Amino acid sequence: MPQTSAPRKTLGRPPRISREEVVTTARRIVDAEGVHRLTMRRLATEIGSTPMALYHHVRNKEELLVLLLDDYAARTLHRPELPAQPRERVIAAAATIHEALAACPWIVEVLTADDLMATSALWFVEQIVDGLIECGLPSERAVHGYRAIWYYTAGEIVVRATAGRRRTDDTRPTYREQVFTDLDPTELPRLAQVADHWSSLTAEDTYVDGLRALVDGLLAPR
Amino acid sequence: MPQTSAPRKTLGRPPRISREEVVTTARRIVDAEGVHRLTMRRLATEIGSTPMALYHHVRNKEELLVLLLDDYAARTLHRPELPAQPRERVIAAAATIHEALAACPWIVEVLTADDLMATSALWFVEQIVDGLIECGLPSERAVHGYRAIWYYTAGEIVVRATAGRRRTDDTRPTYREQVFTDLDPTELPRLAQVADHWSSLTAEDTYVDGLRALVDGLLAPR
DNA sequence: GCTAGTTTCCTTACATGTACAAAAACTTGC
DNA sequence: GCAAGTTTTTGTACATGTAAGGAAACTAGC
Repeated sequence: MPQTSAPRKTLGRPPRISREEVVTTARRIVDAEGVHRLTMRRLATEIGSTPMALYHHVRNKEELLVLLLDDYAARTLHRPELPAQPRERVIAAAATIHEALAACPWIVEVLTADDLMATSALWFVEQIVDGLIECGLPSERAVHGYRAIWYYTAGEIVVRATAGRRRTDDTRPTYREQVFTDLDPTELPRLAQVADHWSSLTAEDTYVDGLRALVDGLLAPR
Repeated sequence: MPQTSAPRKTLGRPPRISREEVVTTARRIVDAEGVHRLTMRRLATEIGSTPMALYHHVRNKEELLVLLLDDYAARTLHRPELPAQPRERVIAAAATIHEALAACPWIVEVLTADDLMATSALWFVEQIVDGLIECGLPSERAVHGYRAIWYYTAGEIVVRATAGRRRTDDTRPTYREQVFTDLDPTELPRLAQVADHWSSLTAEDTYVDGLRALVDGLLAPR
């Protein structure tokens, strides 16, 4: 008995699993036990298949993670009320994306995508580009501005997340930390001056401040 | 016969390899054949030892890469003449770091460090923090400013590099690319408007423009 | 029904990072 | 010289992503 009552039209062996099923199951594993528990084998047995079968629905694990990111975005990235003033709209849109991504630690391994091209995130990109244009930028500079915002945003998340991961992995001080403790005040006076507060200063969340500065700078007359 | 003529003072079995030797050999492999050829086994045989012996001199492969990055920085990051004007000095220092890192594609896997704390790079950090302070920022805001610059810089390199890698890996279009080709112009008018030029626009190198905007914004009166 | 073609799936195999435990090569105190 | 302690090295073992090739389950044409 065929899968459906209607006669099949597609050629070849009928699939027993779908890309959607793969992504959904992967999501369940990640949500329940964290991304480090998501292995291709685990996913395969969970889905009642074999590891290599997955590779017919997903190019590789990295693509699977990208799909998970899009899935996550589609579920959690709801369009908020944005300010009418275009500059504030740019900032609010970027901050919303940032907030959603920052709340989702496993994203880091994917964030290095060249853009946030999930369909559900495109609306935010639109808002940012549109806001920049309404503020007077020509469209090419608006696109460049969006990219700068994206670099800044992705960089912030990736840097913070991996720094945190390195810290929890091991308690021994990195030699980098050591480097910072014995500074030569005559050679590097400013750093020596702030050395004591460095770690607390870098622990602060200043994403929005930096974002605001960047947008201000992008919009300032040349 | 002991290693040196002088009597040894250290306890335990004398080491046959050193961290320095590990890093140097790793560098040779990376320089000659690329980072993807650097495996712990390969490195071990090259050095005349066993894989697990390396782990007494290096915490794991990630730390080895960090060490490679510092080594690279120490060799190639020479202090240039910087402009006297503090704002331009900030930009020049950041651009110099960026240039060095961008020329070194394998760096990507490490860049997610929370800072660029190589001893040889600290001078650049000093220049940036000092420039921001000389422009009138209080020291805490200068540190935050440096971090924003670092986020932006690291993000740019990581995003660009992985985007490039994905592209060369496979010729098939990503589904992300597909997403961008069929846009609804009524829903996302700005994106539809620039869709044709998107890839060429994002291919342009606008790092310094964005950096300048960010610094301008950081220094603008609140 | 039979053959060819197509798509999906499974089996096997390999390279890699690294955990774990034991052995090896030392120093120190007796 | 010997026992205890310390550090480095080695051998073995496992989990992981995924390449390669073939088997399985279909449709289309005869």
